[in-house]
Amino acid sequence: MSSRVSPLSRQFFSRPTLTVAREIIGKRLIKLDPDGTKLCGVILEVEAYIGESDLACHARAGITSRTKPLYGPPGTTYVYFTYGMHWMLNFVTEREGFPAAILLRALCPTEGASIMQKRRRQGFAELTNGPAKITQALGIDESWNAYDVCAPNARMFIADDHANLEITPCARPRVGLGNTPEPWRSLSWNLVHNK
DNA sequence: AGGACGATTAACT
DNA sequence: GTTAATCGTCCTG
Repeated sequence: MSSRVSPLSRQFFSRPTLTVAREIIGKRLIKLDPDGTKLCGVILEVEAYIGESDLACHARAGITSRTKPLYGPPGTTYVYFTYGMHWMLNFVTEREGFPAAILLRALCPTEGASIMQKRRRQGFAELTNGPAKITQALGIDESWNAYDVCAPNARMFIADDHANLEITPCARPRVGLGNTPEPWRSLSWNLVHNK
């Protein structure tokens, strides 16, 4: 019998958002679909959104029907719709009641790339190198909102199987915040796996 | 009730 | 570098 890789713990997500963001780089996102297909990719780029005081964070408007998952337990997904056509995937961090999350911005596909390619109709390099490309390639939409990725039998989770000690992500300002006031616009809360 | 805008992407010039 | 696509959310009145 093959044993299932265990999901990253809720404790992992419960720490400060920038710590979670740094340490999740290089780990594998796994999605198991009902038909048995397995999609997997190494996380290469994430972005932090931290609290109601962060004017780039959706929680700046407080708790609403949209932002409710941000206030949920760490390890909850926050999947939202934007630009009238794109889905974005986040993982909630810090303590329940404090709205913070990391946005997935880039992956390197390691399993199921052919399935992703059918959905995206692009070459390998362009398959998951953007936040909305990831959700399209993995088939993630509102039905994955407020999903618990720490549940023992979760169908989507981060694999707890890479020590990740040698990776020092590179930090830059977050992407796409053209209208966000300073200082939030320029905070280096985007983390990229260097190399 | 109406309008601006968005944690984007692909397809242009 | 610029722009259309496309619609839910939030802010204004």
